[in-house]
Amino acid sequence: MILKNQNEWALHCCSVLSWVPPERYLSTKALAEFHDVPKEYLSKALQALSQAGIVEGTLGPSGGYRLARKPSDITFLDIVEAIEGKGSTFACTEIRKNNPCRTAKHCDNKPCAVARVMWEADAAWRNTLRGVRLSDLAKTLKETVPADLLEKTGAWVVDRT
Amino acid sequence: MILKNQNEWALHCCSVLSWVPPERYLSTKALAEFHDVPKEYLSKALQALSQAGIVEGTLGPSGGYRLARKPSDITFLDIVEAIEGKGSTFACTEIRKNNPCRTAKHCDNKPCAVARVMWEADAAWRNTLRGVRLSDLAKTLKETVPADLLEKTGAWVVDRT
DNA sequence: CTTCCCACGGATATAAAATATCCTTAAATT
DNA sequence: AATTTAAGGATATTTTATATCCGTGGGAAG
Repeated sequence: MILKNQNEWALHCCSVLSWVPPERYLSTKALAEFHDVPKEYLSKALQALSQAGIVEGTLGPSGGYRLARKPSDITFLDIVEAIEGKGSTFACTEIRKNNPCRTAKHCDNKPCAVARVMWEADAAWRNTLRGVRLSDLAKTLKETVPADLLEKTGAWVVDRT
Repeated sequence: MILKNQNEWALHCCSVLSWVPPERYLSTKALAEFHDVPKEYLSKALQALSQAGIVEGTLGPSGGYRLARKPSDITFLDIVEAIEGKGSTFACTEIRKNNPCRTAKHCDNKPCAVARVMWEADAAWRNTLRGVRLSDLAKTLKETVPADLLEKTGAWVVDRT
């Protein structure tokens, strides 16, 4: 099991989009060029983000995407679930029902004990992602990325909006 | 991203194997029949568990598998990692290095901030799985599965060893 | 009003991974 | 000697991920 690479793309794109000035947009083309990923495919990820209400797009020249909410209102989970879906990473097929010793009167009032644990782990994963916001990421970047690179990057983005 | 169905199979198989009396074995055939899953493919999962040292197998008639350790010494994580691997569910492709504003002298002393969060979430997932042992599962089953079914199942297993 | 740039979405192609089956080998039991 | 079984290699099938292509229509600018 490995997450789709679109998760990585989407997360980095949202990070970049935090640089976009209010009322302006950054195009898919610019985002694809910035990350050196195929534009058409990246477009699918951005569409998913758009449908999830995380970013909003507009058409025409000077069109593109921008964040639909403040960075402090967007969590990693929002982004990952937009790409990966909200369903659990563990799919219980109710294998326990195949137990040959079961009879018709053995109904299942409780969910499968194995699945419960797996779902709990899934919830722990999601809780961690829910606990980190885009604004937290920006703060971390400010602390770890060289100031000149950060500044140049911001200028690069603004220049393309 | 969805976990392989072999995880479910492996977990349930280990649960069943806790019924096996000392010095005896339960065959792949019996486990496949019990769960109604394809024997040949289940065999691959059991081989993975064997290689991970969670179960041990022996050949010949009356051969099969048994737990290699006490149920209290086997965690959900042990089993899931035997099937799914120990690698993180998030693969960082260092997309940040494609930032066109970067120059040669911009080295990365810190890991990618996005990846760090994703890895943290992965660790939370694993920690939850590490916190549950096969013995805990047995306890839960004792509390939630009808006593007669539990007993019949135990007898079914012992009968096949 | 015309032209161009863009998001959006459908259709399709390709690559990779998961799922599944088949078969051979060698070890243990009877 | 015959049978049962794990182990593991090879291969086939199905599903998912990755990627590309193209048509539509909205919006900006000349």
